[in-house]
Amino acid sequence: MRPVRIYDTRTRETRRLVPRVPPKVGLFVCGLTPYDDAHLGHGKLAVTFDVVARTLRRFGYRVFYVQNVTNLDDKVLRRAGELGLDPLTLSERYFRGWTGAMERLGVASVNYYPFATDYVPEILAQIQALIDRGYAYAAGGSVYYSVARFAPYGELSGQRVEALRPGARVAVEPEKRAPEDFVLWKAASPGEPTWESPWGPGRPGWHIEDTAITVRLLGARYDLHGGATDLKFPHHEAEIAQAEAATGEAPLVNFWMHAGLLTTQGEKMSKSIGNVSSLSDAIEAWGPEVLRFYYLNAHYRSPLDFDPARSLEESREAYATLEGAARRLREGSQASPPGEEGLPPAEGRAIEALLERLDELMADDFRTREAIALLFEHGRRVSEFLPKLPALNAEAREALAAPYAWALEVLGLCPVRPGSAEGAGGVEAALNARERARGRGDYAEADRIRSDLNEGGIVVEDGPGGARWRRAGPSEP
RNA sequence: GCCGAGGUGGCAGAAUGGUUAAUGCGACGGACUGCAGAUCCGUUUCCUGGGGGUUCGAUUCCCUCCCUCGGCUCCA
Repeated sequence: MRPVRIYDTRTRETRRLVPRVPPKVGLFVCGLTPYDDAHLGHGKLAVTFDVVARTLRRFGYRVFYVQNVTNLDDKVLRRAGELGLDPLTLSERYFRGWTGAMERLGVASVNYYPFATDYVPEILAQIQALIDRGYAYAAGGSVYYSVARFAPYGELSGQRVEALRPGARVAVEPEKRAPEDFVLWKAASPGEPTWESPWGPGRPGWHIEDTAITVRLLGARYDLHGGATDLKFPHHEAEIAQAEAATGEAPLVNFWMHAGLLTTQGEKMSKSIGNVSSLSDAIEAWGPEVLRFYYLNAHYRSPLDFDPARSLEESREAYATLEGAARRLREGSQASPPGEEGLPPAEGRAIEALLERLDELMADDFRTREAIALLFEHGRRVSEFLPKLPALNAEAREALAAPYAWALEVLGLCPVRPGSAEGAGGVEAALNARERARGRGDYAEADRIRSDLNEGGIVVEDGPGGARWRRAGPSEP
């Protein structure tokens, strides 16, 4: 296991990850409430922790990555009411949409998506434990957490309860003993799915599901908790209060990792604001790698401002440069059998050093932007060797390709796409016809053939070795 | 009001107590091309919010102010 340093929000320091049970690492990421389509902000979070999991696995950690699904809450209920659907059917449908988008985005690192409503027994037990220990009280068929009873409350976010502004966003429930208390169990309302409980029929509060699930799946203490910064308070604060009070063990997690928000025109991208861009649409229009590149082109903790008019346009251009070098290397290697020459020793060493540096960057709180910068620099090396490629032996070719294999494994960029042979004969024939037209100076005909190919999604690039072609990416004109 | 995160070139966005502050996009010039594109080379010399302080040296550390965003118990 390579040592990895991670920034922890709670202690506000970057320190080495020491798994509680090496080489296992428990990773929990919250924030999936399937009541509508995923947007670009969700994509950023998903790619962030996908890369965290990929990196740790590369370094020899056995990551168990859990992402919970809040399949029943106020928003699900409201939306279901609007659409006239059963709430659990609605959330199931949007969850499928979510996993479909994740699959296309290349996010395959999540081991398990537990549904909140499958953990009602655990939730009831945890609430009971909190009541027994004096941290919670029943009132009017609901159960509330008594924040005043938990001394470390506010440690994660730096908030002092006295300084809060009650009712800033959410109306204060009159049954609460104190405005900062939060609901663990919600008394049943007509028409809602409900479960029996010692306090009457009802359903789980939002915060409790996470800790009921994590205590069950990851233990009373675990390694990494991820989420976006907007959940730091109150949600993550509540998780600490619940779990540590219920189990008597602390700290709940060793590292609180908070990803910067995706904003757009200076505002958080959010359904309530209504400024969302659909994740699925963006994947469709730009391709998954352009999106991943966009997200990873900044540090995960930084806020990222999405400009619909240019952000992905710019990422597409940049990614095309990065991926183009990888592709030309691959195609060039396929086009000629390996030769006899090795790489100059200095170059071989430089690539070794590059690979080591890439791992070092990731091991230092996941510095993806700098890793990408190094991959661009490697692209220039590849360009330099491209003309000499036919003479290079297999080992040299592999060394040149190694950084791209790294990029694929860790960042999910520069995948090897098997060149589709389908229709290739027709393209070759068209290119030959175009060459003949060019040969006799009939440029009108040559350009017509080229634009026909463009229409068919084939990009023609004339180079020193003659015309080459490739299939256009999803968003290339 | 309080808590948190930010403010770096035309734009996006890294990093660092110390020679020219990455990388990319864009722009411009050149090579190659019938043209375009791709690629390569070069240029884009005075870019670190304001003001103090510590230091031989601050963009980095400290104080203060301004601005933006997030949160304040349903928001990834």
